[in-house]
Amino acid sequence: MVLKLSTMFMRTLREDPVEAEVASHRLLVRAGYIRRAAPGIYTWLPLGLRVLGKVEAIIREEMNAIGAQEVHFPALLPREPYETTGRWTEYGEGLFRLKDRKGADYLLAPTHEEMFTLLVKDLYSSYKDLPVYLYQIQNKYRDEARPRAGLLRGREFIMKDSYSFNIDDEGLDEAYMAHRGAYLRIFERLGLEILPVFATAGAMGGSKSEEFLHPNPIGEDTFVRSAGGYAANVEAVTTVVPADIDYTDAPAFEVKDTPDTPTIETLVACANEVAPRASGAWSAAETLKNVVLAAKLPTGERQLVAIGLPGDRDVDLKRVEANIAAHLETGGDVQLEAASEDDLKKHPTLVKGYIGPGLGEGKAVLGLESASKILYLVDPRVVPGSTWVTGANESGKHVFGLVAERDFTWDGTIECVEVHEGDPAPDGSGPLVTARGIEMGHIFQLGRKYAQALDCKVLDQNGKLKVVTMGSYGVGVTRAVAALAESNRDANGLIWPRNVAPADVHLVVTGKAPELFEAAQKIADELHSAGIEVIYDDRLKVSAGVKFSDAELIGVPTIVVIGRGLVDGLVEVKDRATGERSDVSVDEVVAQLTALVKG
RNA sequence: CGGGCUAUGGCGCAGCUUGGUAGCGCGCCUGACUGGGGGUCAGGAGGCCGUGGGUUCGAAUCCCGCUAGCCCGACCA
Repeated sequence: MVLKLSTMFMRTLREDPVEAEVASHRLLVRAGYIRRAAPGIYTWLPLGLRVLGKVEAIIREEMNAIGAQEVHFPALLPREPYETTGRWTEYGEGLFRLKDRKGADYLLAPTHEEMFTLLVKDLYSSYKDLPVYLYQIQNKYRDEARPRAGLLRGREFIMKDSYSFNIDDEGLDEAYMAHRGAYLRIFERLGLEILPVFATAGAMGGSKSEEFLHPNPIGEDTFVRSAGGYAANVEAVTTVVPADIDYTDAPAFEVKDTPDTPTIETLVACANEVAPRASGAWSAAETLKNVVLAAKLPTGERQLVAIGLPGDRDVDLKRVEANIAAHLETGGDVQLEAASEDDLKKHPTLVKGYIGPGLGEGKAVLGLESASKILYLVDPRVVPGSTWVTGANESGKHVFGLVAERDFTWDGTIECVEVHEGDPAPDGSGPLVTARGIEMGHIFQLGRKYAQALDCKVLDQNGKLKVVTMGSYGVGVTRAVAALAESNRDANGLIWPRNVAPADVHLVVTGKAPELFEAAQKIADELHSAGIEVIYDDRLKVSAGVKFSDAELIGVPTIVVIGRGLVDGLVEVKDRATGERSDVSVDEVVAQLTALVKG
């Protein structure tokens, strides 16, 4: 069907909608693709729906190509499965909850791990049934505290989520790699630049995880990359660990008075006064800062954790949260915050501003060996033999020349400090630079967490029940439309890549002579017969300027103008992206456009 | 959840300081002209000024409460 603008249900806006800050949001509203229905919730107009459909079609094709099968779950789900996995409460306020007339609890699904797991448990019971990959393209609901940027972070959004079910870890690896490949092909076909970055599996408890980021300054994810090709989410960056240092000849430590030095800045200034040295001024990097955090455990308890790090760095709470589970007996999902005054009061050995690991053997104040039994984790830069200026656990005093391992010990190392530009990449591929990205997809190996919780087991070759292992893989579909709009536009409007454009050709007729409209209609019909999708601006009393502006705003890749050249048998073909235009004979235009679109 | 801002025809805004019968641009309708870059002229339709209370002879305007929205931050497979 030829889409006629005279009757298409849409309206372009001359002015920017005031609520839209980011370009993709502004343009999608202005060009008549979407309308806001409520904060973070959008209505799709015919034009938008066409783009959305094309994105979905590409995703379907690539998912089907790796043998995944499409299913469709309800978005409205009962409480029970989410209660079983603990997510009914864990999800907190982010979950849309509602009650039916009997008072039973329901939710609008934020994601569907539970339902997929239960479905496989329901239908399958043997290792012979595996592997199986299932997916759906479906609405998700999350009551975001602050939806933003139009489609980029909505409260209702469309996600393609798939799940793999395997009998063993080798199978899971295979499923993971199959999805990884499919994702790279999907984004390639969408025309979206994508960088797979290492991510933390975090509380999901898997062994491997990657995010597919679309580099863009409005993105909400910070990642780092090196010239040599390393890329990782900041939470997943690993520190380049210096070699251990031989400390057999290191001088003994010395406690010095450093009055009024509760901060690293004041300490460094004071050190240069009370302990000047020939080899140069003291720097913050030589001090050992000890930060006390409070961890809220899954059990509800509050446990103090001390983190030792070079004084020129700050703690990155997200990185600590991502890495701390391994150091806690309880494991699991942990939330961290700075320790309160009350927390510190319970441990009189900790003197705020002058906290140190302790002065030599038997005098530890941090770590499980200490009197206060506070878990003490250090940044990987704190290697055996490294020498530090740090708190002496006494107000107004610091210790100089405290040697790691000789004078103090710790319970473990943890990635905990903010990653700085210029830090070396862990694979030696050069210094890191930070950048922002939009998370377009995320794949991870879930392992057995959900299968275990929901008792999804099959019989193995030996007739024994075995918990299946799972992977989970998501693509943000509505977000992909937003990212495409964000990255394909100019001052005049959108510029869709051909694969996702709402049509192949935007036909504009200028003037008012009936012959012009007849010729345009004929070309539109012929293009349509040739399998080319056409938007035809057949509006009678609309000026040429308005039609040109609308065509550029809507952003179909090829614009054809039928107007004053027709008397010479010519029409104009314009490339939306480059602005290049050429006159083409009326008789050849259909063939030429067919070659352009299909070729 | 903290901070900032806003709420007046479909959209974008002015009016509020200093209270007195609601205005502009765009869009929409009618007609004429125009017809390759958001054109011109004339005529028109459309508003409980977010909501509740207060002050006042009189409130879009002043005072108090509430609600909603936007932006920044916190949070967010």
